[in-house]
Amino acid sequence: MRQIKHPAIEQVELTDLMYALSDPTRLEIVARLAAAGRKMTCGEFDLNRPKSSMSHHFKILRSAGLVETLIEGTEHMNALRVADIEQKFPGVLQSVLKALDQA
Amino acid sequence: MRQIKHPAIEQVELTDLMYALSDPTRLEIVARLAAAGRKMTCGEFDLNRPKSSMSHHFKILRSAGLVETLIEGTEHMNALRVADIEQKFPGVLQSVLKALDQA
DNA sequence: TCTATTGTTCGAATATAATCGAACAATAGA
DNA sequence: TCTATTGTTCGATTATATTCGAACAATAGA
Repeated sequence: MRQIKHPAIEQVELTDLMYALSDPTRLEIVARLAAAGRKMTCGEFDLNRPKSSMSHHFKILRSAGLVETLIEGTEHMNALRVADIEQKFPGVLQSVLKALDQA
Repeated sequence: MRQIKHPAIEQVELTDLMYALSDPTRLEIVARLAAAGRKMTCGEFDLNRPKSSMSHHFKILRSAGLVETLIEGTEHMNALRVADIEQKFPGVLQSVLKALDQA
């Protein structure tokens, strides 16, 4: 079963993380993943964007180390790499999620 | 004495903040301001960039609510709006600064 | 093997950002 | 008033990002 490659958390730069989080669509994806607390397929987000656009944003989230995508059958299951990000950038993701919550 | 206008912290969006912090030059400016713990002139940073480029980055830092610029004579004194950002986005700037520290 | 489902990749168009020299503005001080 | 200092603004160039339709790839299930 083919799987997508992800960066090791050590090689993720802070600028990559900030950049990934600077787009409203991607922030929304991150917020929903966090709120759901489970793996979600790309299709589940329903953000009124064509799939090529969604795929683009997921690619950037993956390259920033924020999202891990596991292929299960024809579906791509996406999960936040909460522990990895927390280890590499303690507090950053948590506080961003908190800010998203009350927005 | 003319002064530069800054956004009220309430109207700063999280995406603005993330975007401002996604550029290496701007992160460096923020890191130095935090490390210095005092107001600094644009010229003090000495990042080997023309002043028009530096001015551009400061403009973005200001629009993100991160930096406050006070004009004193011919100098523009820049300070991090630590308290404002902390109030609006608790923990975000602190954790980013911590991540910058050990990088 | 054929088809439907789920995403990715490609390519092109549009939009946004970074960069930097040159001109400009405000002020301090001679 | 003249000059030096400090940044900003302007304008043009180059580089990156976003967007989306269309074509493609992998898999499940009939």
